[in-house]
Amino acid sequence: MKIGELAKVSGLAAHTIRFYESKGLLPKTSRGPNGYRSYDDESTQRLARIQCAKRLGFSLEDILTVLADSGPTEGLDHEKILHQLDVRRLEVETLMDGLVAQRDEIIQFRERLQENWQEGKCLQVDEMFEENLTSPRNSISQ
Amino acid sequence: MKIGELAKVSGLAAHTIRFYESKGLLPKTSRGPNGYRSYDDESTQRLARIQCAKRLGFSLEDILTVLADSGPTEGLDHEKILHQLDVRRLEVETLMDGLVAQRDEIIQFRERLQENWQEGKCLQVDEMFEENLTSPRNSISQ
DNA sequence: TATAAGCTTAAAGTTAACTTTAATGTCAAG
DNA sequence: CTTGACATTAAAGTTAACTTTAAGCTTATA
Repeated sequence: MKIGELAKVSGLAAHTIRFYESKGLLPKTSRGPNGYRSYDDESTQRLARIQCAKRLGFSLEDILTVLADSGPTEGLDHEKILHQLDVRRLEVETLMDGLVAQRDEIIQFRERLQENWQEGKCLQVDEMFEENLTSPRNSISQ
Repeated sequence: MKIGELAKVSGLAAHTIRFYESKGLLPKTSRGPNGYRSYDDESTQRLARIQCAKRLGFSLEDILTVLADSGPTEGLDHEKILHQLDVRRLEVETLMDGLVAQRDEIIQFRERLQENWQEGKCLQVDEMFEENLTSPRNSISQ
């Protein structure tokens, strides 16, 4: 299997696969006589594992660590994976809390803005802006 | 007021204030005879407005746009702000949905993993990894 | 007066996860 | 045999919101 085919079956771009290799997420494969990389089912599975972990929100570095810990003989360390899942779950919940708080602020701000506006107190807006000054924020991500 | 003092009252670093100026978020202030920037209450307010908008999750670019739309005479465009708030709220809710889905997947994955593990079917883990292959993810942010 | 704190600038560095570019080599189809 | 698709590499570019660095003035304090 050449890189283009692996790209197709995995849904990733060929250069992404090379990038993963460069990061150590995929082992260096054997090469054909022309220097082309050649892959087998194990590569497909390893990629699938990476994609699954990404779906769960792990960073490439996290994935690298977990995969590195799994030697070829021992298989994956279940305890460690369970722990990583717990850590990641907490992270996700923290992010959720932040977003909930942010949404509430947006809603309240919008309400107050509209009230002020309807009453014609247009200049209050600036003051409103300044009323809101405490905790941190969350930002966007794809 | 020199930049250091504005930094103190706003809670931002001096270089961040210079950075905001370079991005057009703050107007170029007047300078003292030594070339030092000098600020007044209006600067403080403008910074406060920026910080409030950041709290609501707006990017610096968003903020720049809204602030740019508010001429010195006209004040802020309320309709536009209301619209931005609605857009941002939708964004936040989309992010929340993504995180909820991700958390559910983590929980389910963890459960299945533990079940398999307790039954001693250790090799199933790799297959489990591959079962999970569909939609996108959300990522971390401060 | 010496020293430390604060100010100035422009430019480069940071992080993540790629993507793009450039320059070149190989293979399959018509 | 030529054209187009696919492969190779290293290095630079992307995005956001800063931060760091370097090199050099100015001001306040002891």
